[in-house]
Amino acid sequence: MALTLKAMEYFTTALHHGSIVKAAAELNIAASAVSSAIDQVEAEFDLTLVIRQRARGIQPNAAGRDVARKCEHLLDEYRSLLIEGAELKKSHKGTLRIGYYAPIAPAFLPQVFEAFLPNTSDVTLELEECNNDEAQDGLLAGTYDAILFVAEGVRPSIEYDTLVTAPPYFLMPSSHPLKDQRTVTMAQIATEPLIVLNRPIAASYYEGLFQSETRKAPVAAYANSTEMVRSLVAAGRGCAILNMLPLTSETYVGAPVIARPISDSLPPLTLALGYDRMRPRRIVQDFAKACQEHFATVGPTRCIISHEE
Amino acid sequence: MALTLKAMEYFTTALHHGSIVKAAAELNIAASAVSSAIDQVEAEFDLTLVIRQRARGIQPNAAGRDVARKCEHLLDEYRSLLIEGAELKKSHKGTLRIGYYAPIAPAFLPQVFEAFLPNTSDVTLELEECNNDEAQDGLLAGTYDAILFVAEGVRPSIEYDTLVTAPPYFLMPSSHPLKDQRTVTMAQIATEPLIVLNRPIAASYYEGLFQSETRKAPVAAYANSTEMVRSLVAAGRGCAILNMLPLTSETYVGAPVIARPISDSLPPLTLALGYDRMRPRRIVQDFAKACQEHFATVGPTRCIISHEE
DNA sequence: TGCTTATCTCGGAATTTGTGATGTTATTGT
DNA sequence: ACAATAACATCACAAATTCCGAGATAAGCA
Repeated sequence: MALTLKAMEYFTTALHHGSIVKAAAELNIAASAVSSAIDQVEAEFDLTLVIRQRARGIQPNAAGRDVARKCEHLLDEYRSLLIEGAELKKSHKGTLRIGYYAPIAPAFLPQVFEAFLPNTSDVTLELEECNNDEAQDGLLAGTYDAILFVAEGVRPSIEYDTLVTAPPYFLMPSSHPLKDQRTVTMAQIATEPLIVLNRPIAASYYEGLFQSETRKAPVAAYANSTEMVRSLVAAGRGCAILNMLPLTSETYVGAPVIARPISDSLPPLTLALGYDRMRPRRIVQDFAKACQEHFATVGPTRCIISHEE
Repeated sequence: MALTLKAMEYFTTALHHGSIVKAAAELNIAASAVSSAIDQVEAEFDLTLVIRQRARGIQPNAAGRDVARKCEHLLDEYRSLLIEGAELKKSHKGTLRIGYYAPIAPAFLPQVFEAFLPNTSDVTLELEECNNDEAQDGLLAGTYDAILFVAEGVRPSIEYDTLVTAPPYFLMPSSHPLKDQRTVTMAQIATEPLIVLNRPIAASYYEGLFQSETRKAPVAAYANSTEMVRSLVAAGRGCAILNMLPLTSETYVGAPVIARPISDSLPPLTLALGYDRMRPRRIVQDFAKACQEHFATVGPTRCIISHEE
């Protein structure tokens, strides 16, 4: 590796100018550095490449021209490598790989994309639904560029922005007696049969909500998908506590559900966006910004239900 | 130029091994050097390229793999540049450019080439007849790889091997009265009308040969090509003094000439081979060797005439 | 002959690269 | 749960390299 790119650059610009001094001026270095770069190239190949004529500058011989051509080619490749690398960071092209543990992500992600991706763009999205741990592992392993996940239970090494804190709300069938109240209490909920969203963090979180209550709601069903929970509720199998809300009250089963805030003061779940905050690719940066803006404006009033509103 | 080839090499071998330690072992450097090389590459693009997991080694993310691929490509190009450069020096391919001030070069150069070039080879010969100064200028300017020239009057900066020292000989028509002598003397020559080879060094050299004689040969003609001199001699216009001898006594005019050594002790002309002796291309080196061997063996007995033989 | 324009040389300064020791973190086996 | 092990991270220092600047040298030019 004695022959460095720097030496090649000095060498080629010197040949280009036919003068060590001029090359040095253009490169903003001392002439002796250029001279020694030429020496280095010649030493590398153990060939005389340049005829140095005092007071007349330098001139390549045939082999020198040949080597210079090859070096310039390599330098071109190098420059385009740098440019491609910069593109990788700066451009809006490429693949954006997102892992999410956010059951209602379909309710907002399309709108986020709309905000920062042109209608026709060179971006390929890779969306992967997973659980909180998989998401964090994937981010740390470089599988995902960004993850949407629940900040409760975040690993120390993950960098993230908080998008929204979502307090729990109560979900009931449209025929439920509590449907006419503006808010419900945990005490009221505790008497209802409950459909529990049985996913990593959620299950213990919902469990914890009852810890200050004298009685706990009986569990009518466990289901590990949000839509199954909603549909079971709509079908009258029980009620549920969830945190984030799709934009429709209709469910897969055909019947609607009704959501009401809970008046008790309860810990919310935090939806967070994890990504490389120190040096993100441009597209990741833009995605993060779009997420933040989405939840700073339209988001909160649509996907969460708060009793303080 | 912050991103050096070395950094790229360390980076790519680290990714290849999935381990900084193993890469360091292979590269025979400290692990910290590899680690910092990775840092350099990441800093250059301001991107996270590698996930470093303690106790488990390293793993590239998508961008890292991308960059690594590009870097490996550049390294490949670099390696082939080095190889091509080495070929330039070592291989028998390419163009061999020879300038010569040696009027009878056609008498021996073909045999020299036979000795070191395979019947079918990738070598292109560029042979250029010129005078002594042009030859030396061309060598210094890199126009020629090697020159055959007369060492008398050599520039100080030219490196050369002496191929043969050629004493002057006497050339006469086949009908000449002196043809039956084994040798002739300068005193005898001084009475003959002379055909003088009128070329840069030769003219003054032949002039000088008479300086110790009481009388000088009358000049019947000046001619600036050897074959014209020989043909004039064959046609009976006079005699000549030359130094090197073709392998035929026939001349273009159709008649033969007869050569005889001169018994006086006279300064010879030195045929020399000038080239880059410090770091020649392989093919130039080989050519030089072939020239030396040619004149060390078959050459002296064929192209020169000595009265000492 | 003297002036100008170049390259060459060389010592020392600045920068970069590499080392080795030490610390931190994660995995693995008991 | 704990110890042993395997990696990577960091840091101060050493080594090597690069670069500068000043003088020396050589060639062209008037």
